[in-house]
Amino acid sequence: MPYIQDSFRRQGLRFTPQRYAVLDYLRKHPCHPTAEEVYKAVNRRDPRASLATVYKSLHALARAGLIREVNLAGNATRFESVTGPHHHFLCERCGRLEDVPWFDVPGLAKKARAAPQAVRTWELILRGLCKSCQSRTRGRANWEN
Amino acid sequence: MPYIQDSFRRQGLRFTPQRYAVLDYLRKHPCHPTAEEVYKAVNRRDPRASLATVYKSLHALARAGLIREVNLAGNATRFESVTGPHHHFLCERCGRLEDVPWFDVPGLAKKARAAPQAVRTWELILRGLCKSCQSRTRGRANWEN
DNA sequence: TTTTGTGCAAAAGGTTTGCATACGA
DNA sequence: TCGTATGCAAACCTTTTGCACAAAA
Repeated sequence: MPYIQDSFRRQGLRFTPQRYAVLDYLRKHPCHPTAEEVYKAVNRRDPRASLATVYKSLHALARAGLIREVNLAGNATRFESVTGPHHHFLCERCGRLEDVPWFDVPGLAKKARAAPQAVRTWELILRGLCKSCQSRTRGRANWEN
Repeated sequence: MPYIQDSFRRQGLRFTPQRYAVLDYLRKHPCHPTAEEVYKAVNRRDPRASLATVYKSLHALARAGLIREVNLAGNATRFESVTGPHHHFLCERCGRLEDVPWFDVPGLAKKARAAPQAVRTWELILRGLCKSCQSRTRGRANWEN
């Protein structure tokens, strides 16, 4: 995959081990980790990597369009390496964020064109109970995984 | 409007001046204020009102279903008094959050029923440039209301 | 060699909490 | 009266910043 380096260069970004580690982690962990989680993993690999740099790397990668940040709950921002358009499901009990395969919303493109705003993208947010929270209707939040 | 008091009681919540002030402010300002903004307004009316109480009131009201919190950008949570289902538009330049009249997504109810998750609600998030940001394509963010 | 990125520690938001006191039901 | 809500200040969590040093291009 020599493409990554090119994506970096195309954006005038330098290709550093830290940035690569962050991107690599996100690509291998599509579970929408927080900055803290990315930091812990990257730091385990290279103990010199700092939290501030992870944050800066995440922003740099987002600017370059290589990753995306998702901000739906009130707590920490979550990150994902973009794999094309998709929707999101947010579990109201445990906070788990899941991808939902993309499907087009019929008529929305037309509506968007007619709107007073210049709509560039759209996304559907579904909320409810995730699979594992459905079984434990009266339990506490489950934070595993 | 004696209904508000009832809504409170029905949820086992006490009807306090602070809570009423918070709800009232949100009803009269549908521009999705932050907790800080609500606090400033409420505190102007009653200088004894504290920020902590505003936060607690916002949560109490949300639990009671009288208001809703919206969390789309990475910054402060925004609040709105629910006026029925609607979608949201978020300006990518100035951060302005606008309501978009509700319209049903055809076929989604069926998709939701077939999903592994128990989908309870859904909402569309549109992103792009708001009206005033379109005119100033090269300007800074505009924060006037 | 010239930028740009990194690491550290400190600061800056935004939000929550503990506890004594006040107050609604 | 009883139990919940308030106000205050301190704590907390997440994210950003300033600056000297390191390392890509």
